[in-house]
Amino acid sequence: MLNSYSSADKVLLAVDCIIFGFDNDGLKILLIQRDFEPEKGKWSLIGGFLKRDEVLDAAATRILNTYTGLNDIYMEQLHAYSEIDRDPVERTISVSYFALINIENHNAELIKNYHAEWFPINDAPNLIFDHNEMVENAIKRLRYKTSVKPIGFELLPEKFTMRQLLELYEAILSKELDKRNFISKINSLEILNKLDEKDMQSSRKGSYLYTFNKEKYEEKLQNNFALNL
Amino acid sequence: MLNSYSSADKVLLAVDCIIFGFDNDGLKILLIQRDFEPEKGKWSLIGGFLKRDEVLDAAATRILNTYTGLNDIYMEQLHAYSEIDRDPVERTISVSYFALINIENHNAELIKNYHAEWFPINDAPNLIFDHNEMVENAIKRLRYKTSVKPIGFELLPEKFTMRQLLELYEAILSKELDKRNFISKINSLEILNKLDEKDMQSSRKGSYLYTFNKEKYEEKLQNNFALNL
DNA sequence: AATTATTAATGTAAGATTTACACTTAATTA
DNA sequence: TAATTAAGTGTAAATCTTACATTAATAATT
Repeated sequence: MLNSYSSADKVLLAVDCIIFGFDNDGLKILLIQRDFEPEKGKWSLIGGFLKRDEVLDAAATRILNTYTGLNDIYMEQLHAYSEIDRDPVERTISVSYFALINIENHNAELIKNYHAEWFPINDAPNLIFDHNEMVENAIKRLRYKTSVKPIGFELLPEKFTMRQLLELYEAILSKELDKRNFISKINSLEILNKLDEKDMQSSRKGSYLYTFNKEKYEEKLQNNFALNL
Repeated sequence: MLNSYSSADKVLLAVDCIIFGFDNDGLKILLIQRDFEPEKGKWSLIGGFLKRDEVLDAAATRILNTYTGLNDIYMEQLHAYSEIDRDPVERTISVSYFALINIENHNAELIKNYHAEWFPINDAPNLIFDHNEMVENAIKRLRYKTSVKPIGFELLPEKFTMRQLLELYEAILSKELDKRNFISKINSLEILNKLDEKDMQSSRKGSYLYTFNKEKYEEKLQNNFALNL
């Protein structure tokens, strides 16, 4: 029995993660300042190499965990980038992943030690290699996914207000949404629990907090809802 | 300056193509009977290995051309598959591509020589490795893409009737569509040219032939139309 | 030559969804 | 207690989607 396809060329496989977060200032991505050549000192996506006995999803998870300390994060494979000289050191094909994290949960110290930093998606530095393109494509995918599955919730804290949810969707879609219409569309999905508790930070009146109801969501998902915002 | 990431592991990168075609019998995929071990004699997607100085898109194009003789074909990268033992011979990561071809144009002899064959998507043999999964995902993507861009035209001959177009969409979406509603939705896109010529094969009355108008399509595409069938 | 058979072509009304829009409420602060 | 601030709420018009049936054109048959 054959044990190698001997004539074929082998290549390096990298994984680069587009990590989205959301806070009061809007939608952000986590970038890292490279501390090795080439392009040392420049900003880059967080990435690493695939190991011999590792599946791509596992590599993405490992890399995310290394730099943020987080586990159980929503991640999705996006695209394989293969331009010949995309990495000047050595032929490297990179598979991009996007991750959605609750910006409050990550390990701030870890990030700092790695010279990583959050940047607003509309005000991020220029990135090395083809990473700008990777980010652009990730934003497109995030927009699309948002209209098909309520993955936006991954970006919010456990308890959130309608306003936060609205602002998140506005940031993702980068357009203004009508408050009343938004609320009734979200409510019609029946995947939120309205709590008896109010958030008093944002206003005098206070606004009700909600949680995301995973069970109801899973139930609904069979029937494939679309969210037309 | 560094010239290798020496500690990282290298892997084989394959490309597998899900090639869709359409004729009077419906939507089909092109499969090949493997003539080498492992799994010799079993059915498989058409694939090959990425070469050292080749971009993934080029590899997909090369592979498609080798087996069908076709050039200038609509292809799109889908997903990277990386299960450790997906190929029992050697660790191989495979990137899947889907292609849409006009089934009448391909080189029938070439296909025959390679022991390739068209199968209806609902009546295809079991495939090697993870190729069944690849096909399933490709069908999902084809369905989605169809609702967003009129890529279905790639599958039709240059001149086609409304009935053919309807049947193509029915095959892709695997549901019945209302003829009158379908026609008015397609017409509202304003991307077809109605010819003065009729196809007399299908009926006594004859049905008008249409061509796809690329310029009008490109024009419209800016405004991102959705086709809700 | 007339009749029959076959598929193509065409429009409308009802129902569903989406959009646009403004006032009242609750609580804090001055 | 008056003023301020953001929260919370409903409806009517417009648009889009759906369901549905008859006539038209031609070839084949008698």
